[in-house]
Amino acid sequence: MTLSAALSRQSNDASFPTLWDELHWRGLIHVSTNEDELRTLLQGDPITYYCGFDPTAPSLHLGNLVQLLLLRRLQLAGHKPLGLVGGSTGLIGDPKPTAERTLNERETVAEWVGYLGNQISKFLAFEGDNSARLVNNLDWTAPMSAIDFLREIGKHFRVGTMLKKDAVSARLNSEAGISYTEFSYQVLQGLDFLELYREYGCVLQTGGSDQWGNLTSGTDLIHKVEGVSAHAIGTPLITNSDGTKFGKSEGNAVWLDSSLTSPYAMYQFWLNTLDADVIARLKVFTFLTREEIDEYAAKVETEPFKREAQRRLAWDVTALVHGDAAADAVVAASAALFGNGDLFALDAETVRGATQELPSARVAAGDLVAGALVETGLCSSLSEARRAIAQGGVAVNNIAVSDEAATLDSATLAGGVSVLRRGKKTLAALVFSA
RNA sequence: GGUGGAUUACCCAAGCGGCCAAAGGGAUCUGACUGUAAAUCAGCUGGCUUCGCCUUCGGGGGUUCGAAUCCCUCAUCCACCA
Repeated sequence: MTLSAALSRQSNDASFPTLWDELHWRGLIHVSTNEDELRTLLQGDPITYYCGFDPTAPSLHLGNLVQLLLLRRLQLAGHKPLGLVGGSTGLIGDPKPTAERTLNERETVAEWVGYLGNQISKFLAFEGDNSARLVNNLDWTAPMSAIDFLREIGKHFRVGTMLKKDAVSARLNSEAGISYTEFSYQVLQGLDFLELYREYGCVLQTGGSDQWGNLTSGTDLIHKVEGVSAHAIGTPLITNSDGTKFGKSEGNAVWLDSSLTSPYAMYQFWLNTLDADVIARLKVFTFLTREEIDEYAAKVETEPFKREAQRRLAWDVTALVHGDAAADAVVAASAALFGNGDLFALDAETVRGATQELPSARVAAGDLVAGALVETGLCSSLSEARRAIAQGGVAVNNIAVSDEAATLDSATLAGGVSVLRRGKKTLAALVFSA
């Protein structure tokens, strides 16, 4: 397997005395086991470490990308990553703070395990002395009997300790309560870490800080059973400075799978990063050096309207996830669609390239504009579409539509396509059939 | 096992027989300003064949001319008692 362009460009910043210092500077460490020991451990001989991803959806999302990039940074420092997909833990479900999860079908979970494995592989190097390895926790939990599990693993867990974990106590204090199934989740994750320690000498687990209880469940178990101090790093929850949730675009998660979130949508998501957040995002989501990021920070201060930091962030992450060519294509599309120029002046090739990136629908002259809004997914119902038009937020080829009963005319852009716009930045392509 | 309380739209939360498609707040969305920002201000926010009609107030059944509001029952959660 050869490295992708994005992967081969990556490196850690040599200006930091240690990797640990760089991780701190990037804001990737929220909690951890003993800091001094970790710093030393990471500077020493290569270690094996892991991070798990549960198949709760057919794709990973931006929150998972933080973990993938942390795995990669550690790999670049010479350590050996294990990417774990939760074939078994995905069948159980870790306790969400608010409510019990609905169990997914076994077949569905198995399918998602495959998708996630493929995605994880794109972000790690599978060559060289410290090549990555994919593991599935179903491989060691499926053969284990309930009796073995309770005798060999369960005996090491005290219920008092388990009840004190935030994830569990939050649920016990909520009206939702918690099932025995989800209560057991931390034991399964602890078992994973122990298994990976025994099989691969894995001594470090990374994860989101909301997983801290599950991470320490593993370090505690290894300490009890093997008498060894294993480590854990919890990354911070990424938050937006305006209080909204990070990683949501129009209420939906931003997925790494291009069929769920298009490269264009991915690029637009990052381009719209707040000034107040963009530097922190560059630190976490790109491999730019401290020096380069400092330069962007200065530009955000002096000429924020140019949004150079946002552009760089958007290109880098889009290229990382979807490849350089896709990133270049969506930059061109964005320039065409948001440029100040007349859309009608664009040549057919440019129009085709730009509109290809957008959600689209097949229409005919005479169709209702409101209907087209629904067809393209820009509005979820005709009522909402009419409302959008009434509010003056809809335009076809940048010509405002003011009548709720307006129909599409045949004046398309070059190439027989029209651009439907809702609000300032939600676009779709209308493909006219003869 | 017993008694009492709760369950309302995306979330929180009023309503307690007609004036309820359901107050208020949050969030989303749209407009103005702008940098495809943020903050701020304003407006919208169940659906549809939209001066009207249809489906919603945990599920099901009933009383009534008429129910989110009353009764029965089931489910879930909370509290106290055993």
